[in-house]
Amino acid sequence: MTEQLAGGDLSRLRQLNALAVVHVLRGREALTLTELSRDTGLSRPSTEDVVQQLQEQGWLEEVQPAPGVMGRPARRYRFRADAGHVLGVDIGGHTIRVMAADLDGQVKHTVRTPVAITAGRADRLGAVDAAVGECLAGAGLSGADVWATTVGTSGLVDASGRVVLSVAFPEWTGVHLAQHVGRLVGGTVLVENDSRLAALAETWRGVARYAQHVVYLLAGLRTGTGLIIDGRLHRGFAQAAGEIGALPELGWIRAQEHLRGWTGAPAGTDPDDLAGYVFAAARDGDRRAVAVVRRYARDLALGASALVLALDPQLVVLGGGFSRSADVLLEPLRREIEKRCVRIPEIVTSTLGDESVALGAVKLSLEHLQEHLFDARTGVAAPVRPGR
Amino acid sequence: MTEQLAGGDLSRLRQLNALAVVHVLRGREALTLTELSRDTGLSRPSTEDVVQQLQEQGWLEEVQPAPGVMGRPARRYRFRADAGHVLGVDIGGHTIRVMAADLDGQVKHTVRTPVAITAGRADRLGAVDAAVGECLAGAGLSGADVWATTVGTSGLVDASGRVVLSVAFPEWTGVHLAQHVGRLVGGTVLVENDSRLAALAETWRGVARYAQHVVYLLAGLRTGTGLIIDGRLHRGFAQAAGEIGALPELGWIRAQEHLRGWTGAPAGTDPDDLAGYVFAAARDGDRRAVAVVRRYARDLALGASALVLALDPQLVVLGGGFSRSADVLLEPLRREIEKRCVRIPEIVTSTLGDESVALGAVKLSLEHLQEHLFDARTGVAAPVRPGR
DNA sequence: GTTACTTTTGAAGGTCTCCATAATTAGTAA
DNA sequence: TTACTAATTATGGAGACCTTCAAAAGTAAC
Repeated sequence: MTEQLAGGDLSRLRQLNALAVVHVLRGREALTLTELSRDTGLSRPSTEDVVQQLQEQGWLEEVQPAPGVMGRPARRYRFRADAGHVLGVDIGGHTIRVMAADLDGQVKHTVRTPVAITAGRADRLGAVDAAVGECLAGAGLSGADVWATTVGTSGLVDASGRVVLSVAFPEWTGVHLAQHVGRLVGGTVLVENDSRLAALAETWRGVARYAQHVVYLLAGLRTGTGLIIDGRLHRGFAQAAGEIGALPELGWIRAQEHLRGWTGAPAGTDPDDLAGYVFAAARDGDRRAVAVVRRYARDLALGASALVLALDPQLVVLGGGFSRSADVLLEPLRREIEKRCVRIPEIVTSTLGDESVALGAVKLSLEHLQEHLFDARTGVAAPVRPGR
Repeated sequence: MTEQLAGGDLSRLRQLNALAVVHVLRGREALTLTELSRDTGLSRPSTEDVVQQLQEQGWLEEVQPAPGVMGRPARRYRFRADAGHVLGVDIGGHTIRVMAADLDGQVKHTVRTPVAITAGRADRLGAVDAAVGECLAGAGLSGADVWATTVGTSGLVDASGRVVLSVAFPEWTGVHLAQHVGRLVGGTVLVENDSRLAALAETWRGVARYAQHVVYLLAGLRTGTGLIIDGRLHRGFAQAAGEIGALPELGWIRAQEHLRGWTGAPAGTDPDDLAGYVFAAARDGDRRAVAVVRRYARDLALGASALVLALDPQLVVLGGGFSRSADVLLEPLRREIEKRCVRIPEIVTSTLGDESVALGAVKLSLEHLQEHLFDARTGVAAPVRPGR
């Protein structure tokens, strides 16, 4: 059933038209009233009315008229993307990354802080606090200027923003991230699984930009997924969607072991770093390494095929740390998926690299604002930080 | 990104308010203007205006005022659900079923025609024609009174309404069902996979009524799925979603064989009827039969677990022919799913029986009309059969 | 049977938002 | 300085909504 509009009085019409103007103007250069009138379908006088109101509210700003044109110079207006800001936080194993962006999604400042993989709960949270503070300062913002924040972390997260289960970092289980980060910034704080955020980033600014149905594979020391269905992030009923790796028959549990068994690396190499040596050897044509990669790809493809068969996505995106070795990994993966699936989706490599989680966090923050600030039900209010 | 409203002039406001009135009135008893005014949030005079317009258009009808109340008797209006009708067609292996329903989804007439499992393409299509004709006649309708029709069939169907691939009936592949049925009725003809329609029916009038995420299992001579995600039927990019049975590792291919191997049935029993004997024997406590059912449940649970882990539904619905034996099948299935999944959804049995596909077809027809007739973008026009 | 009470109906007046059209203004180009 | 161009400003009108109040049509009480 489609979401039903509530109807309403005349002020509602103004709301809708204001929304139309904002929608046309967002993410674009400044426009004249005539252009706005054309793009919104409103008459010129009405457009002027709406624009004036939005300007008084603080959403729009007049900019210098464009010189050198025939006729009377037209006033131009732009959306004040800097009326509010959002934060995206990526809490990874080795790195904490914080991005500040304006309402158009323009990233204003990025902070990248290394953190020991062995760091405990308190140290890691302390590093997050420091990185957030540094990013705010770098962007010239205070915590009160932030309208929404999303935190990405590995593991299962509940709706309240608490880490319910973290396999990679047992000490992480139970951390109430929303509450913790909420001490530092205003507005809502969302917490989301990192694979999902990476998937979201790919649909926003990555290779999946025009796809409505996407399976994102996080291939790295952990294997994870993010599912985009109907253009929206799919979380499931209890935020547990995408955990297909838990099924032993689908190979993701043993996939790593193929790489771990590699003996061609210098003695004393951290098991976590072995993968790089395997991919490098395969790239150089080492037949044993190629075979190992093939076995890894086969197991990765098992789970991926299950997702592809279940969801029939337009696109499969290979991301995560191993996607840097897509030159040797993508082809075997593609072949194995093609063997098993009824309809073969495109299979491509992520281009966003290790910024994808933070970018996805920014995007999720923006989507949250979009729903609460520029929604057809509520219309647009004056630009102030929305409540929690 | 939320679908953006276009804004517009005052007539648009009237559209929205008319829509609000229709929305309040649909599927309910007749209401007075005062009640409508309260439920829509409109003022009394405006409500009266809107109602009068809708009445002139033919959407609303005045009914006798309710007697015996204090004060001046209020006029009452009801939605004219009989302004248009939809059809739901289920083309099964043994049975063709056609339902005619009004705009409220009230089923007006049902026709059930047996057809030989061996019937060829022409015979089967002929039986469909006859059943549709009979159903129309029984409901007192002509083909021109039908505003939308949905046809359910096994196999993969493309967007134009052609059967792309039918494993169960090879002769069925290539049939252009939308075109064929379109000769008999007006309005749009949709064609959809039967498992998906059964799933839709469960969310409409079955056990999944209040769930947004549902995995429907069609367990019978074939094994299939229908996925409801975010309250909507999930088809995938190329209508190929839910084909998880194609992955050998997930057991659905071999699941049937456990039942086929049963030797406790009378000699000469059709292999297709064996299942009933197995379930009956298990019900009577036959230990070999119980073991066979357990093995079948285990393989069914493999594919089901993959779907549950991938999507994290609120609910798993067991439907299809074997759901009649849920008393012996459901518990083993539940146990096997619980072994494998991170979060366990409710697992329940379908209650709609063999009407589910036709009911789902009716529902899909209604949803199609909902989008085209009562949409926030288009508003409500006078009640006439929409074009193709 | 009349009167009082209750609730709906119908009408009037006002406000808001939109539109179309015409007159005015501020630039560029000759 | 004059012509041209295109945006701005002003005016009048229509549609849809609201609030308020008197009239109408019933039931309940006497």
